Amino acid sequence: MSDHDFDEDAAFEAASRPSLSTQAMAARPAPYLDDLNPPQREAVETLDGPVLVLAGAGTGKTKALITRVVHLLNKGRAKPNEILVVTFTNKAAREMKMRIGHEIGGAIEGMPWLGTFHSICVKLLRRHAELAGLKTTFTILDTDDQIRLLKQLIRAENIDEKRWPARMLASYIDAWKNRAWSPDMVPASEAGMYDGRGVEFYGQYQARLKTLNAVDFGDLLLHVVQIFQKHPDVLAQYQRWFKYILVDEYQDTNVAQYLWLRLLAAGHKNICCVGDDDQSIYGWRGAEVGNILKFEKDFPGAKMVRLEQNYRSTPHILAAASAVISGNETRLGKTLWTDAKDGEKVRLIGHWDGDEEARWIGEEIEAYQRGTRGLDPVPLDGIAILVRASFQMRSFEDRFMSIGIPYRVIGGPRFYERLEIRDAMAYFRVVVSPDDGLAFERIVNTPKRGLGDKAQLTINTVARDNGISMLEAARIVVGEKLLTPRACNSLGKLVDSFDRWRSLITGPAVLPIDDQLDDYNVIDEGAEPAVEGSQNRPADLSHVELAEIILDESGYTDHWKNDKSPDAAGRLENLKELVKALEEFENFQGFLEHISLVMENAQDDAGEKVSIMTLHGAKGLEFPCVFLPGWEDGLFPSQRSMDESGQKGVEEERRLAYVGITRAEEICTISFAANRRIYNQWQNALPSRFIDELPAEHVDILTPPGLYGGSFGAAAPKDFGGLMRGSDLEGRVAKADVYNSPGWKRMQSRTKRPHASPAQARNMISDAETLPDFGLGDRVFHQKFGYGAVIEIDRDKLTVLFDKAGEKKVMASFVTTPDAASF
DNA sequence: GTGGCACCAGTTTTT
DNA sequence: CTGGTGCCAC
Repeated sequence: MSDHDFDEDAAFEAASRPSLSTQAMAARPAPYLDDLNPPQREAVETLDGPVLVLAGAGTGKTKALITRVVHLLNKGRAKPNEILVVTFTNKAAREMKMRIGHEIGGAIEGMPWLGTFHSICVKLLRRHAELAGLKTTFTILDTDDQIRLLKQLIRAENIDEKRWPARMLASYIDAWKNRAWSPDMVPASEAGMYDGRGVEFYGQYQARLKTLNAVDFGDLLLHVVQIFQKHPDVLAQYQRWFKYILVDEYQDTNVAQYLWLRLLAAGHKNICCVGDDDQSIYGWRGAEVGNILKFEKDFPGAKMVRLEQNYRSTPHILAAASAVISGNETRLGKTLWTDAKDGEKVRLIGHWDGDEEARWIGEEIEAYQRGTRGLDPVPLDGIAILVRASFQMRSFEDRFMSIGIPYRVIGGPRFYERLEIRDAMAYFRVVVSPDDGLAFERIVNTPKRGLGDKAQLTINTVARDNGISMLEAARIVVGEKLLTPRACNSLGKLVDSFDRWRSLITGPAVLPIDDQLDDYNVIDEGAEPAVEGSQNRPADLSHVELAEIILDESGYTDHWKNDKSPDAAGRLENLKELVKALEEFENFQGFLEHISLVMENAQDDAGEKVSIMTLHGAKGLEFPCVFLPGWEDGLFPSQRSMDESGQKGVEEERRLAYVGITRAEEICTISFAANRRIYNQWQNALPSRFIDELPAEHVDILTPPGLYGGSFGAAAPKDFGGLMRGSDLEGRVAKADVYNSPGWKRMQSRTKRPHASPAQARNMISDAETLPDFGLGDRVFHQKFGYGAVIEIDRDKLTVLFDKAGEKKVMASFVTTPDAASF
């Protein structure tokens, strides 16, 4: 083992007493340090011992992290494969890899241990699977499989699924795993969960996973932590190996991740965590703000570095964000500052209702785009609308669609989570690994093959009784004629198909071991998992072609072609996309492994568009111009958050507000509406309590004079929201007055002015040449509203009577002629 | 086994 | 008002 050469004492001496070699290393130029401000430099140059970098929003945290890696390499402190860098998202990992590669001139081939917690754990777990009672070929289940599995268990126990839904059980199990509790470790205080049977089911579930040779997301960490705990020798290897550990977004770690880090860092103790307690917004998913708050206790002798110079936002925006977040009790505290010029104050405006709010924001965007207001035109890419909950997006989509503002929704249902994609992948999974029972179950009757509960139960029983896979069981069921002739015939065909498809697979039948593992093999050469049976076949048929064959022959594409629902065309489109995505991979295995961990959306980056996303989705992003609509109590802060988590909930919501405001570089506009239609019911709401917390001296109230009354805007800086909302009867009267005031009405009529000049309209249709001509009565297809017929044409604006959605005005550029998407 | 109807819930979601 | 689920007749 090569790291045997590594003598810890010698290293320690080298670090504390400048030897000739360290002097020589130190003499190497480090131009990258010149770009850093003093605290950033400290974060980069404090190489030994635990370091916590508290990095406020926009203070160059990623830059510090990257430079630290570069510095470690440049100083010769560690080889690239001895540095562990953990991020939460694939995106962050990718970006970091790219930027490090850029910094060091791409001279070093990647960093094998830079990745997400989960991807690194997969690597570790594949290596040591047997210590967790698994085979190295274990599959990773997604939430869908997880739920289906739990449902089976629940059904077997005759439990009322209405009262005790599988989802609920899943969330308990998830929460326990996040805390690194295996079934035997769940404390008594939690034993009452799920009708007192949660822990019991958790145990059953884990056992079932083991027999399926499968893990869920939570297991990836749980298993690795437990391997480390139970096998000190294994842990010791890694502790020696990872000389430096860097963690991004530390405020988002859960207990399992924290334990994982603490175990690994116990050796060299060179752990550097970067994060911002004020941006911890994933508590509901198990993230523990406590991890970052108690860092100094957990890692004695830790150095804390604060990055407080903000390079993103104007002072007004920063001041507003700081004021809001200062309302939180439990925080380490930072004082953000900036060199930037004043800029515009944070803008605040109240609306009558949600539609009005959407209309107003639409007009604002048009104005910014045109560059009125004496500002340079803001490109649409520089504008974002950040909402608390995704259902708020709809009103903006509707509005933008009808006035023709191109937009893109970020987040939302993810590509690989779509029904048709899951189905298609289930087919691939069975072909690749015939013992993937969950995948088989998923598609055995999709499309309909007349194989319902009865058939599936029979197959299941045979499989379980004989300890064989579902596919093999199906074979026996057919052979023994355990079902009706009809069903047997149908099932037989399916089994034959799978045999045929499987015989068409080219390349190794077993997941090829990631070549990045080679770097790891240095540690322990003994246990190289054998790549068995790589029966290479002539590559006359690519996996991409095979995928098409599978989807065709299985009848799955026809299933959607015959489907009359409006989204069938889109689903076929997605299937095409899936096949295209396959091209990027050498084989099915690589593809399946990839997407089990990388569930992100391919972003349609074509064209300039306004971004619409949730506040959660916006973390880490920045925009010159940000709109923050829907600041109403109950919506934001969300009622549920407050009900479920009380003060803690409000604090997390407040951090969300902080995240939202700090996304803005130049212009930040906060708005609220007095009335909002939710589930088609009108509800009135009071302005968010966070509005009261905005510092008046940094806020412009945009409502026309007269609306709030003269004394209102100028006076009571801390209280303009309070006056509007009113905590007593008088306050409420005042509020009613506000909405009836002449100013309010004036504002309403002002916002109804016509807009969208022809010039703009042209601008909005980027691909005007390719626009098909529509005539009255033409059938059209719209991404969101489905199919419909054109009933009115006004230049580039169409009025369409949609089959499902009813009459809508849409821009011609948003609809297409419905050519049945062929596959 | 399938399709239709009634019922219910309905935030945020890096992996 | 949705969409998703479960139950019950064909």
